[in-house]
Order: sequence, then C-alpha cells, then structure tokens
Amino acid sequence: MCWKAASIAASAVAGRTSARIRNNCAYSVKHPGPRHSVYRNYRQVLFERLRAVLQDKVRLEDLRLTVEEPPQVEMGDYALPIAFELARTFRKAPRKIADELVAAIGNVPGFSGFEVAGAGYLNGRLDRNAAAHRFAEGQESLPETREFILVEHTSINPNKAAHVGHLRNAILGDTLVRLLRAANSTVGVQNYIDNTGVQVADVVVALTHLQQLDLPGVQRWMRELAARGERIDYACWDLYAKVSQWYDAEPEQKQARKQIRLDTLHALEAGGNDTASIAELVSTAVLRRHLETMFRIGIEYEFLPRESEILHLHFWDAAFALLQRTGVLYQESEGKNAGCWVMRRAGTAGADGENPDEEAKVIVRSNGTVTYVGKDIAYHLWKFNKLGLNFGYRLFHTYPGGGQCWISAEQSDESAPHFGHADAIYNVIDSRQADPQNNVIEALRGMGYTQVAENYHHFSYEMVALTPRCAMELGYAVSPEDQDRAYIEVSGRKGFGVKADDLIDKLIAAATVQVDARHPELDPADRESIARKIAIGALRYYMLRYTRTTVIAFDMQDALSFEGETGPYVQYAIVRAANIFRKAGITPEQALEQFGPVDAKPYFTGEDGNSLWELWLLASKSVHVLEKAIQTTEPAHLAKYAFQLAQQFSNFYHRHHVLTEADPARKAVLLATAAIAQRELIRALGWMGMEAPDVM
RNA sequence: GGGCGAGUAGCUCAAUCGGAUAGAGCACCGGCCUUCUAAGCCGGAUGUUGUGGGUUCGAUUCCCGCCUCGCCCA
Repeated sequence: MCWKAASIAASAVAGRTSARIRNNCAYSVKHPGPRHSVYRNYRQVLFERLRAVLQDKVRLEDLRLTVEEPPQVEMGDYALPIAFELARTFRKAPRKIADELVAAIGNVPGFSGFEVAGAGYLNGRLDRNAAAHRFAEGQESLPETREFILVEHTSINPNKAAHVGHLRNAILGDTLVRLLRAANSTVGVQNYIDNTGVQVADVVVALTHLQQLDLPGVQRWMRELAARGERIDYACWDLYAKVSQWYDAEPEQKQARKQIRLDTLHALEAGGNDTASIAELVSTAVLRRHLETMFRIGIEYEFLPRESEILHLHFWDAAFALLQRTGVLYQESEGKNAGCWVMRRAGTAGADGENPDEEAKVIVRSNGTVTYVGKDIAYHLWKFNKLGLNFGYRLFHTYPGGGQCWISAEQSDESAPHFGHADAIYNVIDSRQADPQNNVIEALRGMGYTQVAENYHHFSYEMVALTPRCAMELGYAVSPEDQDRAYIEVSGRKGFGVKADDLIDKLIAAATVQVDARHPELDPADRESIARKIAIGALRYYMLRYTRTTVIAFDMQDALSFEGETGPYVQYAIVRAANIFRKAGITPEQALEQFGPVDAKPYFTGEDGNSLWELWLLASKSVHVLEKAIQTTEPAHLAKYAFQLAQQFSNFYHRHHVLTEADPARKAVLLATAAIAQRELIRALGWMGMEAPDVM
C-alpha cells in the first residue's frame, strides 16, 4: 500500500513542491536541487589537467589534489599547494616545481592563466568574463542519488513545553533535511516520541497524586485549560518541576513516592488501563503543541514513531531473538550482572573466561525488563528494514500546506503508507547520548550488519545552556558558584530553561516593533507576516551559526539582535537587491538576460573590478559550500557563507550606485551582479529554512 | 577511575586534508542618510591560539605530557 498524495508541501517556509513517490515508500518530497556549480566544475577541469600533466611522473593514486583560496582575489581564484607535496618526491624546491607545472599546464579552457606565488603555490586564474556568463546562465546540475536517507530529529519527551535546546535540535535536523534534499537526495523525516517513558510517568503522577485527578478529572482539567486559552505543555512544565521536587521533599516518604512513580511507569508500558489513558491523553496533547511550535519556524514531520507501539507490537521480542541468534547478547552467570543479558562494550577487554565482563552493557535486566538501549536496537533494526516487523500507521495531522504527518499505531489505516527502509540514517541527538548511540551501532555491527553500522550517523551537537545573566534576568535563582560559570545547563526537572514559544513570541514582538516603525503604511497582516519571517530568520540563524561542538551559552540579548552576524542581516541584503530591481523596473532574470551579450571584461579589471569579481566568485561557491556542509555534517559552514556573501553584497551596494550608472554596459554588469548575489543568498537561506520578506 | 568534547581579541565565536599577513560579530571611539531603505557602510584599537615538548619546508590544526572546564560511563 502506498501513499497516493499528489502533492505535499515541503514546508511552510519553502512552499509547495510536487511529490515524487519513491518506490512504494511514503517519503516523497523532492526538491529541484542546485543547478549552478561553476566553481566546482572549473576546479574539476583543473584537477583533470593536473592529473594528465603528472600522469607519467607520479602515481596518481598517491596524488592528493587539494585546492585552497588565495588570500586575495588579485592572486587568483584557486590556490594549489601541490608543489609542496611533490617537493620531497622530486627532491626539488617547491617554487621550481611550481614553475615547471605552470609551463606544463599550458592553456586550460576557462582559465586565463597560472602563476607561482608565495613559497610555491600554484595559483589559477579564471577567465572572469567567461566564468561570469556561465554562472549567470546556470546550466549545470548535481547528480541524483538513489539512496534513501532517514533523518530523525526533535524527539522531545511529550511531558512538557519545548525549550531552546529542543529548538537547536529541530533547527539542525530540519536544516540537514533541506541540505540533503538540495543535494538531490531522497529524504524522510521522523520525530521519535517516547510516550511511555519515565518523564511522561512523572507528569501522570503529578496529575493523579498531586492534583488528585482521575481520568474524567484529567479530561475536565484539559477542557478548562483549553477554555482559558492556556497551553497544556506550559501547564505540564510546571507540574513536572513540581512533582520532581515532591519525590524528594520528605525523606520518610521518598521510597513510597518513588514506588508510585515506578508503578505508574509500569501501568503506562502495559497499556489498557486508566493511568495509561491519562498518559495517552496528555502526551498526545503535548505532542500536538510541539508540532505547532515547530511549525511556527517552518518545521514539519512525516512520521512520528512512538515507543508505545514498539512495546505493544513486540519489536523487542523479534530483536531479542536476532540478538541471541547472532551471539551479540549472552546471559551473565556471575558477578554484579548475574542473570542479565549483556553485550560486550566496544573497546573493552570482555570476559576472559574466568571473570565476568564487568564493563559489559546490560540490555535485559535480571528481572526481565528491557533497557532503553535494547528497545533502541529493535527500533533501529526496523529503520533499516532488518526486523521483520512493521508499525501500523494512522494519519495524525495535516499541515496547512497539505503535508501529512503520520503516527505509529497498532493497526494501519486503509490508505496508510509505510515508512522505514532506510539506506542511511542521521539521528540528531545531543552529544550526551553518544554512548547509548554507539551501543546501538555496535550491536548492529555485532549482528553482522556492517554496512548498516557504517550508514548509521549520530548527528551529534552540544547542548544549549543559559548564561548566568540570562538566567537571572528570567527570574531564576542562581547560586553564587553558578554565577561564576560561563553557562548553566537547562533542566526540565527543575523547570529551569527558556520555553521555545516564549522565545519565538519575543522575537516576533521585537521584529514587530521595528517593522511598525519602518512601515506604518503597510496593513497589519503584511507587517505581521514580515515580522514573522524576520523572527524565524533570527532564530534559525542563531542556532546555525555555531558549530556543533560549541555549547551555546544562550543569551536573550544576542538572540533578539537583528544587527551584525544575524539572519535579518542576510535577509536585509536580499531586500535591498529586490529594491534595486523594483526601482529599475526589471526582474533579476531579465537583468541576467540583458547581461548575456555584454562583454564584462573591462569591468572585472582594476581595483573596482577585483572587488566586483570577488562577489561573483563567492556567489558561485554556494553549491561547493552546500556539499561541504553535508560532507562535514556542519550546517554552520553554510550559515557563515550566507553571512559573508551578504556582507560582500552590502559592500557592493554602498560602493556602486546601480540605478544612476551612466554607462549602459556597466549598468548591465552591476544589475547582473545584484541578480546573482540575490539568487545565491535566497538559495542559501532556503537551504537553512529561512526566507527574506519583500520589504524590511 | 575510564571515555568523549572544548580552551583562539575585553565578550561571543570562525578558521577547508597542516598552508600565504589567525578572521568575523558584539562592545568601545570617530565619520557617512537630498542617492537603489542607516536592520547598513567606512575608519580606529585589540592576539605568547591554556601550557611544555615532538613531527616538518610550514602547526590554531597532527602526536605525547601537563593544567583548566564541560558532558557521559562506572
């Protein structure tokens, strides 16, 4: 059974795209993909010529061809440190080798010349006029890939409001999806829901024991919240903090209360009782709020696999059988783990025959319960279609743009698609989960799924913490020793953190103030739409500008800033380019057509020409940066690139007054420059889920 | 105790497989709105890249030791 939907929206931000059905699979969104890649094509041409030149002199498989950027654009467009590499094998000075290479290379199509620079760099110079025209036309394309990639992100426990840390996860994950799709991959998006875990149990305990509510009582409570217009995830945020304190509040009660928690957890896992029904009601309502929150910043999901179905459809039983058969799990007979089913941890010595392996990872406890890692192994076997079991599917939500979001169920709807069958996966999970993630990978490897283990990517990133200043501004008590720290970790258990919706509300409010002041003539709906795009731009850029290994010390002031290295700065550059075309009375596409017959060579020479060319060169690198961002799974590269391109455009904007340019040929060049800069800025922002408003 | 990550300008962060003069933003000081929008542009000052060694034509980057911080595991 396959999904029949004719078209679904890629996202609220990117707009509609037509769907293509991947053979019998539901994940179907296909983006047009990049078409302009002049920078990397010329690099390829250069590499091929070098290989031809060096063919008889060195073993090509040993040849490492790397390309760098000369420090200044006057020095050329490509810098190759190859002469340094060859210096040892040829026992010659790098400069001398570089000289010989320049002579041997001769003329290369698209290049105006080569020279030796510095201590022995081989610098290549593009024919600027030809490259610019080729780039303006934009005919090249990236190859399509056949493999199916599954990205999982967000995965918030459905027991409280989303906070800034979850925003980082979702924005990184959603951006990864957009990057992969931009590079012509087929990508599915899912959001794992742990709806039977201890965190949901905690909120259920809060409702049943602190609030003394039964099932009808909880239903009434939810109706009352809705009537008052209160967010249930916010209410649960407070309940969760309260119950966490309650467990430890009275020492003599501690054990009894923890037992209540454990009993509740077991009731949730078993299902089919009032406690489980309460959990189902509350967690689903909170989940719907999470979907709303993420949709506000342009993020959609296609499938929501839940832990309840992993339990009730007995995924673990199937996985357990496989794990035993392949010998990955064995039952420990002595030591602290006696009676447990354990797995040897990678990098440890293991059992020596006489002594038990104390380092082994427990997968099934001696009382027969399965650990989280155990369930995760089963779940990942499903992702790679190695489990032999499948979820049922039920339509859960339809986004305004038409995108469908399905949820796991015990039985499938008639028209249900199926998910999974991944060739490769990316799990967007913070770095604290590295150990459990590696356990799952090792289990898969141990079962003989070597390729699967290779294609399992933990997309790891550091947490978002609060600066002490920010924490105090938000009214939290900060201990003296915490005040001296650079940042303080957020904690749902303590109710300590910045809620995602609060931050988004603040960003929209701050943007609205600016838009109202600048554009009082616009009607309120337009102003609101503009403010929303600016807020999304600011938030998404803020979360993407840091590399993944950086702990973001969240600061409200920085996050609310629209100046300097921010999303709105990049958006503003696009708006300014749009203003040029509006006043000029032509479209960017027309500007590029008019550029066609123009010989731009005179305008790409001299100091002014250099700075103009620098902008073209940078603009032509967008696909190169896209590929690098994917290869290194580091979206921050793209964020930095977009900012740099916007910076150079702003510089251009001030340096050249396009509309008053008297020389018609020069004016055509300047208009084309604005057009390609705008085109690449829009693309780069789109890959990051950002869009510039029409006016700012 | 073991594992992973980090330490770069006053602050927050970049820096391609090791590459040319280590770059941005913020903050600070001084200029620029009669021009396509000042959410902008130009100029100024700021560095023993934690520390000690090693590898080499070349080290913020790789290796080893030490120090500090964070996270995970027991």
